[in-house]
Amino acid sequence: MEEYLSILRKSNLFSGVQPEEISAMLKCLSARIKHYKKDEFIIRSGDYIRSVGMVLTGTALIIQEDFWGKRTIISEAMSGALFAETYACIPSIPIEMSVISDSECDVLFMDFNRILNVCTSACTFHTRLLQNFLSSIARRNLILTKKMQHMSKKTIREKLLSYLSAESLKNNSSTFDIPFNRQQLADYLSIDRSALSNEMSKLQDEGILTYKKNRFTLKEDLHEG
Amino acid sequence: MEEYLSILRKSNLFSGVQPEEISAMLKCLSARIKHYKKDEFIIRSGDYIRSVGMVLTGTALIIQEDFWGKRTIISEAMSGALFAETYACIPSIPIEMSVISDSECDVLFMDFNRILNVCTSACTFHTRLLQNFLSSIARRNLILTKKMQHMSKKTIREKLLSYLSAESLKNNSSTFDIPFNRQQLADYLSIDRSALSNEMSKLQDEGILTYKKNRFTLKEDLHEG
DNA sequence: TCATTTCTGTTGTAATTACAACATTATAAA
DNA sequence: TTTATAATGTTGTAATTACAACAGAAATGA
Repeated sequence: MEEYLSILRKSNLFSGVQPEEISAMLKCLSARIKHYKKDEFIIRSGDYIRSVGMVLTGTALIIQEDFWGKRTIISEAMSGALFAETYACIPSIPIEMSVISDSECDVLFMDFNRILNVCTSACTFHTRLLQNFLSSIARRNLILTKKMQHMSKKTIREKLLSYLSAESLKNNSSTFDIPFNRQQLADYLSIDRSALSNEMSKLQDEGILTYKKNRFTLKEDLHEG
Repeated sequence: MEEYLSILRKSNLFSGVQPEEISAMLKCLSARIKHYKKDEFIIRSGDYIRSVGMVLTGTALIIQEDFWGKRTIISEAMSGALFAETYACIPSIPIEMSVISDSECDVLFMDFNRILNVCTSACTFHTRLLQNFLSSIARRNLILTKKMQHMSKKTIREKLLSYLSAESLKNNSSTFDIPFNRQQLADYLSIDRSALSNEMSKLQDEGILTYKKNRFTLKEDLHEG
């Protein structure tokens, strides 16, 4: 267990917890480590989840299989990343995705109930752990909500402006840098890259915005009507 | 405070908490009630959130304003509904939406830190509260993730099949009822209703599925190639 | 520097979609 | 039952989009 302490210290879940406390907390959480070879099931779709998983070493894939058996990779989990934490919070609903090792993996499992039930005195950092756990779920929530707002628009133009508007507000400035290149932005908004570039050109021609590489400026006055 | 107990008892947050415990817990949570007239700000975009809000009476609107000042209604919160709970979990990030009373409203505010820090002995149901709170955030997470998976598909056909496949798997059956009518389904997937109906017809002609009203059947064999 | 690769913009075409308008079928109400 | 109303299906057209193919710009590395 000790050999993984450096990984745990860097993880978001244990952020702000004193290194020497982590070992104590692992006991309190009934933490256990399992080893997987490549291409093993770590979690099977349909399972009822009571533990939160954290990848210590290696890489795991979160995948989903549709009605016709077609697999989609939802995401990748690497060192320090939690998985199945959403389902652990709702033990009555079976998980609808599978987690599979994409390489040899060491995985840490922690009882969700132990995370929830702050132990009396022993581990002083338990509240911090709970806070980190909540924070990580809330952050994902935020990311999803934001993305959804852009994606629910019908045209590329609306999606793009929705995204840029949000970035502008976040930066408190009409000029700002975005963290995506064109292909990444297109993927994020689920649109075609060339169509995105095209629309950007049009918006620039119409004086609605200007851009150069990843730096954008939105124009306040739309000269409507 | 007592007059709202019947509302609190029905709320998801206090689900499973004995009615007589609720009053005690409200004190422990530093709960306070504020009254709003119609069209007042309950929360302003940019605020740093430390309390979770619950609408007791009336209706509140969660709205967002974009770079050009255009307002969008994100959702409606009615009796028993929480709001701002995601941002309460991430006190370092200012909220990016506003909450406005859509009628006269009574609103309950509870300190997030009090929810998090389970008090020693007084309220035995505190863990249950925390569980409910986590569950509500996790559920939203699930709903968003699922919707995102459908919406990230590029064509109406793919979006629809993604949705129907998920419903089928959830029901463990190739025949299942969906909780939407055509217009609601179109709105959910952000597509045009008539285009949706049209695509459904085509899929039925091609033998990929059959449907009658809200009952769908997916066909296992796709006769590909 | 030059060569290579990656990123971005541009264009044309075929496919997909939104939208409107209307037909048909259910559902509710009288 | 009949009538009114809502929900769903159908069709045509204009707008939007994906996709492919390519050109130019920027970044990278020798």
